[in-house]
Amino acid sequence: MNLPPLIQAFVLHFGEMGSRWGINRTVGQIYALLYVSSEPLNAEEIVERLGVSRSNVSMGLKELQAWNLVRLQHRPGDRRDYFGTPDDIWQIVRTLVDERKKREVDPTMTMLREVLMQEPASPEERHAQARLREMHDLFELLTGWYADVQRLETERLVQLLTLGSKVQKILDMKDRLFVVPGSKGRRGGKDT
Amino acid sequence: MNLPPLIQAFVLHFGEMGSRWGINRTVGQIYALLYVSSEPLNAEEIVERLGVSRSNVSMGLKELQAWNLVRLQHRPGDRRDYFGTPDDIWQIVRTLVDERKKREVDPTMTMLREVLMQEPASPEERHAQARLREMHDLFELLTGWYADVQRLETERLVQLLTLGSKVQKILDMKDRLFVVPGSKGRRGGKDT
DNA sequence: CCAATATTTCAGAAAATACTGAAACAGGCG
DNA sequence: CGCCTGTTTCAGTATTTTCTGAAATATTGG
Repeated sequence: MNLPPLIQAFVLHFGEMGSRWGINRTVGQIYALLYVSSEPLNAEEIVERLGVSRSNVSMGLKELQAWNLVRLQHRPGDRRDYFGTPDDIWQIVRTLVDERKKREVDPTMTMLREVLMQEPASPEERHAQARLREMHDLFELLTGWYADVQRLETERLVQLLTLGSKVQKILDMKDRLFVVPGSKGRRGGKDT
Repeated sequence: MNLPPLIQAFVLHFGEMGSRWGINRTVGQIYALLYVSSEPLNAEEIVERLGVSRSNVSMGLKELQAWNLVRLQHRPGDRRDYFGTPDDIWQIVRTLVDERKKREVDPTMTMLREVLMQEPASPEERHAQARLREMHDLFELLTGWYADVQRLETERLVQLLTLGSKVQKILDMKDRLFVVPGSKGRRGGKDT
């Protein structure tokens, strides 16, 4: 591996973390390297810097392309592919979450729905279904929230995240303002 | 594997998903099984139902205990350990996120801070640091939000998630009500 | 303390995953 | 076309991870 120490530390750590999240080490390292590079890199440059085989880099890049995480560029008079990451880190996060949802959450929801359709053949299965229903509803809530939030412009999203649970206080305030005192507070209904 | 079809489908899927998230298949299967079981199970029962070795189950359970994801119980006149999951699925999610944060996010933040302290020895390193700063700030924002939200009671959290980006509309409304018209809208400052 | 039962540890086997070099493939250009 | 440059594929190898059975280590009741 042939990198300035600071960059190497990051690349190694990121590769390590990747493998804890089911992403192969080399893929993690390639992405870390692209992320910190000021210029897009071609495959050969990645090989030199990481010290892995050409074919390994090729497969890693293919994987990253399948995840929509890299931008491919070309230089005039050079027919090699140059790879970079989106400039906006939020874009990276959004893509990452989208793809993971598509690959893991959506199939899980499908499986849960199928299993919930079946007629339970025993009290044991009945109980299991109740549990799976809870999981299904939780996933639905989370993915619904995510779909909603994903549509926000980044600036607004950052505002929301910065507020954190303080939003709660504002909601309370809204309730106090608009709900008849003494009636049960209601939230989540149709607003506009 | 010796399970009712409905439960087996779930257990297999969950084991598969686990391995995509860096959790070993057997551990995923054990947890899925405990999750849908109405009664806590002892190690031997897990062995029978999943058809894996006793020692594998022992290691899996140890792992799950290290993650704080299982509840250990005892039956009177029986000195075997019985394992179950928390009844509240939200509790499971909270624990899961907490532990992953502790194991993966926190060390990453430490690494990022260390690397950001170093003096860049080249323009290349300077650029890398700027990128790492972006990542650091993003992680800080997300973990700050999470810490905030983690403190909410589940009921309130569900309210918030149900609202999704509609919160945004309420914030706008608040701005219109409380900010002098014509001035620049401000958000995220100290409220209350 | 001993016997009986339950659990954990651990070295080696098995399986899964990642990595490599060589060969095949692609496409642009004279 | 035929060559050059660059990319991908793939079978075999290496590495890592998971799993097992046997032995070691608790723990409890008598």
